[in-house]
Amino acid sequence: MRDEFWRAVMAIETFYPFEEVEPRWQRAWDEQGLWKTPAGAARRKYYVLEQFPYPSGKLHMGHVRVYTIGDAIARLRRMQGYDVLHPMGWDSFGLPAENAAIKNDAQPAAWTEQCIANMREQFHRLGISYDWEREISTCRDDYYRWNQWIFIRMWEQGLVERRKAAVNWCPRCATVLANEQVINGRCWRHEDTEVEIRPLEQWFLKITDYAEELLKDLEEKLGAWPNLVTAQQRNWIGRSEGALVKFTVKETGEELPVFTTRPDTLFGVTFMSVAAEHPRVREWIRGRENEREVQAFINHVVMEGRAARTDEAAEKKGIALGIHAINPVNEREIPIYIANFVLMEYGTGAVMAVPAHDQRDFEFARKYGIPVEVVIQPEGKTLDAACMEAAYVEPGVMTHSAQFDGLPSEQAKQEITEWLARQGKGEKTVQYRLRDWLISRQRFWGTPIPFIYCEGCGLVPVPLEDLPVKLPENARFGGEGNPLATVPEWLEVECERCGGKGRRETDTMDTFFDSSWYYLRFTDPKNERVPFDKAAAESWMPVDIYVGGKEHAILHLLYSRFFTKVLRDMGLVTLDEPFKQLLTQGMVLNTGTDPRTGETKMFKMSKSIGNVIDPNQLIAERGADVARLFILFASPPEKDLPWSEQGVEGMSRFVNRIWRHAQNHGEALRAAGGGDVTPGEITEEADRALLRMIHEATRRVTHDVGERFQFNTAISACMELFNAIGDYAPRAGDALSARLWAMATRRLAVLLTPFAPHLAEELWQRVGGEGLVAQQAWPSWDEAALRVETIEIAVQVNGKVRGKVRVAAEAGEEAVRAAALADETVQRFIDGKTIHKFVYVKGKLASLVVK
RNA sequence: GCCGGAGUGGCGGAAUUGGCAGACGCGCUGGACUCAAAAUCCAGUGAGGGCAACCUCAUGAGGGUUCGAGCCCCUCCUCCGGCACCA
Repeated sequence: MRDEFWRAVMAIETFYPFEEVEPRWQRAWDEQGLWKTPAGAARRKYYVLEQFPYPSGKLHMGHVRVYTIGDAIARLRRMQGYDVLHPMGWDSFGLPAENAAIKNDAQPAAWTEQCIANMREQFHRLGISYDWEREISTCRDDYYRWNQWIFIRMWEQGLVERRKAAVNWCPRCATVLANEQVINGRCWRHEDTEVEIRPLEQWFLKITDYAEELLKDLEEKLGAWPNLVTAQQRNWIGRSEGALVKFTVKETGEELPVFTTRPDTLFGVTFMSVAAEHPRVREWIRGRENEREVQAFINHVVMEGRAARTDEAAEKKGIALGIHAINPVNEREIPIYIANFVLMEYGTGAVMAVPAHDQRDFEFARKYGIPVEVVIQPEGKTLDAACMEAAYVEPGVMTHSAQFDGLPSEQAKQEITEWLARQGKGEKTVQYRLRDWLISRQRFWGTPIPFIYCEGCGLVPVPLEDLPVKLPENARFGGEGNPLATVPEWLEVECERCGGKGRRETDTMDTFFDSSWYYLRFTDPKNERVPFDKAAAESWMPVDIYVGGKEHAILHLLYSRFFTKVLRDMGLVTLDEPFKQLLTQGMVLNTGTDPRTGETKMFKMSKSIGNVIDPNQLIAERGADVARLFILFASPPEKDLPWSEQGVEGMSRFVNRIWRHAQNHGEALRAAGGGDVTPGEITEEADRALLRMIHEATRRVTHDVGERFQFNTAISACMELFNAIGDYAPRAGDALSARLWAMATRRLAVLLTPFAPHLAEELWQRVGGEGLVAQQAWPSWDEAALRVETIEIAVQVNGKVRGKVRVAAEAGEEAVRAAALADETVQRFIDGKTIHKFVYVKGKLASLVVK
């Protein structure tokens, strides 16, 4: 009993009671409405946004990392006097809710709302400063009605197309996927599931209309984005310049255009290859003796599937069709083949083949005994087609190319293209790899596509004033097909136009549609008239800093850029790019053992490896501030974060030490009174050093967080300040000394606020700070306090540091030189030598060159 | 193959962008307190040499520019991420 009592006393004294402290300050912030978005328009604005989560019901460490980063920035900016918009919401449509509904025989809406409530509570426990009055959730009809509104407006602008195409189908998701959602031929959500290609009629958004601008603005407007992301987008858009060349099919006389980036090799074309899916093939082989054989080959290629066909080392296979194309530059007849590597989706689905100067064509030609003809010679060498072992793909000098002989090939590209254009046999064109965004999904839990199939008038958009088309609340899950089709009273409607019988579209939108404009909705989240008010959007946009994972480098970030441009062209906003600066944080890793390979090392936290740390447990055991501090301190935000139990432990120690300082000295510090010490008041060297540390830490935290987003070094600066406070011995009876000590402690509280907001409040209060530390103005630093009277200068002799001299801070070059030459160690190295050169870098070092 | 990163102590990482490499933290070693342990506090901690003042080596490898290079240039190696038969 007695032991327990003392243990309890010890615990109170020694350990920071975060369980009591943290909720108390969270309540204080809430009660005072500290995170409400200011309405004023005159001051500087700052929009901090973190990618909103799918509400799985549970935060994981990756979430904690992004949201802590965003919160640190938001808190700093508020204290710096910005009007800060820092909202949060839920990307709440999507498959997990639907799967849960199937499993539990429930409705996805209720399940989702429960998850949201859980997660909101966890955000709260972390002390993240969101304005919850602006919360949005994409699965609520006050949000998704605007998806439908935007979709119909896009339709009116000709940006929506319903068309039949060979599309990606994930059998596990039981829905089609966008191109961007297929990774190496597999579903982005199901690594082990190969995507099938199915010819289906689907809804597309014409993102390709914006390909050029999306590419151009990467260079011109997104300088503050990581290279990694802009490079990936550039790659994905895949612009290539070339020429469209009109070949003719000899047997039918029809025109057969090809796209090539190498018009300079046009005289070396020895065959043509077309895609197995090429629409003309069936016609060409009809009735020919090889019809069956070719058809069998086509079936074989198509059956192989996209993944196998586009695999790196897949064998090049083809079959001659027995018909011919005529080369427009020299009227030569060349055989047409089907080749398995030719894709129907790129270019025209037909390729002019130049084996001498294209590696694929080379391999293909060698395999099928097709001639190889050199038309470009490398500088100073002569290629012999008969003994070539690989295609020559570099530039060179034109040969066997009629009037173009002798030209450099780069120049010939131009001239041949121009010649073709004059002859009406071709033109300059640009091709993109980017394809239109397939946006329809055969799923229930998404935004219904607001269209009606009328027996009389065909496809009819739902009138804007009839929106939203709400999801029914009584769909049956678990059966075949889309649950939307199980609700007849929802499905069957009267056509607005003719009053005839109509049926609703049962496809819903890709959830990436929802997240493509949510950042705009946050600027005006409750608007019932339009998606967002233009003035509201303009007052907050662009997002000043967007924090999120790089896994969305292409998907979400490309779609959002596209939407911004579309909404701009509709006149809803005047803005070219939504996200001014992008901060892509790394993954959270922990040691674990791969159950498959038996390998033990750092892995991304995952259930299958069993190395997950649960944030709830961490917060319960150590408190939110320790979690926040450790995450920010362990590595810079864009790098992966290796979890370390000992690192967390160390951070707990830091927090406890601060707490003990407040406990042990709180009374003395409060008694010392407020009022900052100015450099002019200082007489003691120790005081000057502490004051310098105060200002130095202020400068570093301001710079590291505010400009570099390097939280690890900012926290280091706080630790150094605290170490200095600990080393400082206030002189008994010396008021200035006491005041300085108190100032240092209060400053520490202020500087810690962005990272450890609860601890900072507690410290602030205990050392007699007034009001809430979260509401303090961010301090500036005084250059005068940073100044020192004497400085140590390193003296180099022939590039090596040989001595150190102490000189007055303002000492001129001559004085430093004299001091340097007088140094004993330096003298040893210059003795008997002549000084050739003397360099003085002010305040840093002196360098002597001797011989 | 192409594009983008990164290689610094036993570990995570610093280095104000060409100026004293290793801040801060973890770990480790020694000491204080304790009957003891934990916690806490103090000191030390890149490697090698020296009693010491000091010296030598050291930022993936090799060259270069410079009074001076972790940082700039060239060649190469390794690792991570993305794209990959795109005509």
